[in-house]
Amino acid sequence: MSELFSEKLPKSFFQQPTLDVARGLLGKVLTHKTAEGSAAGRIVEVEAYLYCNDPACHASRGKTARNAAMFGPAGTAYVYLIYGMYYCFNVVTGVEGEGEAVLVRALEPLSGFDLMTTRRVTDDVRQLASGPGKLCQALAINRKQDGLDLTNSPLVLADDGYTVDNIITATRIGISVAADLPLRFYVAGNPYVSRK
DNA sequence: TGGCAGATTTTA
DNA sequence: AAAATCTGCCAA
Repeated sequence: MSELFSEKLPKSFFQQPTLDVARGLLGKVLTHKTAEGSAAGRIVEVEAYLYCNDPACHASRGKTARNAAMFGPAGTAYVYLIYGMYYCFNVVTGVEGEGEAVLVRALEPLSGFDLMTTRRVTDDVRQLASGPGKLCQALAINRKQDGLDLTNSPLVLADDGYTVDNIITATRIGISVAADLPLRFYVAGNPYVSRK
């Protein structure tokens, strides 16, 4: 239905200032097409990681093998392994070489429920993608997707016409430095957000 | 319901 | 040793 009018987000979307991309990604649809099939969800929670005065940003300590994708052009995927167990999916934003990004923290499942429940080993829709590690499991995102061009790959972001009316701004989760910065954004009242 | 340990890679 | 996490187990 509305998917008929779904449009892939263009390069120019990602080239906006990072905070605009972060808020703009709320309500957009993330789809991953694999050999097993396709799974998709609507983005309901994100966090911004900035170039200036943000020691929590992985790029702030320079380029390494892990975070190299962050220094690529806006619209690149940055996927890293956290705590030796889970993956986190980011969209690279800002000026190429500076290393800003938006962490996608939660999705409202839209399609590919069978795939997602199998990958997540749960039938609870609320548990499928309501966290950064969970959504990577549900969509089968891992280091193989690191560095992909999100405007030209099986991992796509699209606008299906859905609009978000109320965005809550909060502090980021799971960090101990720059923990007071208001760089987390989520859809008010959405049950798939990782935390209120 | 809330707190904590465990899993395990990357980096400092 | 701590990290942009999640889960299961334990005690109240």
